[in-house]
Amino acid sequence: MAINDVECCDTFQTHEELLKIVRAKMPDEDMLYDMAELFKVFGDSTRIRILYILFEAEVCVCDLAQALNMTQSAISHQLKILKQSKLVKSRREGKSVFYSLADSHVRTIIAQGREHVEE
Amino acid sequence: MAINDVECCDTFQTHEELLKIVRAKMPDEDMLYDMAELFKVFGDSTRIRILYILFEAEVCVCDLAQALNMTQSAISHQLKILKQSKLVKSRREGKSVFYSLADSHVRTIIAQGREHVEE
DNA sequence: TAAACATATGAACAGTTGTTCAAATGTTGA
DNA sequence: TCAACATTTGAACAACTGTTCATATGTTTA
Repeated sequence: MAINDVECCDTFQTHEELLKIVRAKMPDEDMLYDMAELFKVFGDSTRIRILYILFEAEVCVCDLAQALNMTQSAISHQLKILKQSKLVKSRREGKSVFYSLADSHVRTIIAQGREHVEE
Repeated sequence: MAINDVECCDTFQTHEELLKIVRAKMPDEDMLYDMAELFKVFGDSTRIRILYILFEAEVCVCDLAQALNMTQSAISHQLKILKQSKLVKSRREGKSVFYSLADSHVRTIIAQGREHVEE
């Protein structure tokens, strides 16, 4: 009996195989951490709102603040998080900074999440 | 000038159009909240690990605890969250409870998240 | 029924998160 | 250079989250 076949709920004949598969297919710790960090970014309705606006247009910070009826500071903090995750990019034009989507995965992830919730 | 065209960063000629689009396409508050709640569930590496195991097989709680080297209680708490979000389903067989994926969106969302992080 | 096993649950704790407020930075035009 | 505007940043605070520990619930078998 292999080391990892510790007795557990009387199904331990499958443990060795399971553990083998898990070790082979499980992403490494850094990847798992990065994925969790990414999904945390989607886990806030303010940020989802921002993304929905950016689905339609490239907009400046004060436009976002106004459209979402929130302070410019709160929006700016959230944009920083979205930018750090490389979900949005920014471009300065004079006094204003315009934000837009940086990535096509955003739409897919949001769409799948919405589909799941709608069921 | 429409009520919502408040002056803002000298681009207010586009505000009316933007606000119109946003009102039309933005999901309602409940939907946004539910979507954020769903993504929060993906925003924890323990839960992502659990999902990766369930990609491969239907497993019982103690198998998960063993494969992830965590306490049975911690796993059970996380399974409850995954079940509440309808990402996993469970089936009792004697003393054991077996968990499996409940939904095909899970794979897509995880895959897209991983792709984004890998870039 | 009692003992052993598998799982679920509630309280508690440290750690994290989103907003607000005040202040700093960066940009333009007078 | 100065004033006005747009944005960013840091500290602070309440609210939330994941794990642990102790205990409860559910199931099987002796």
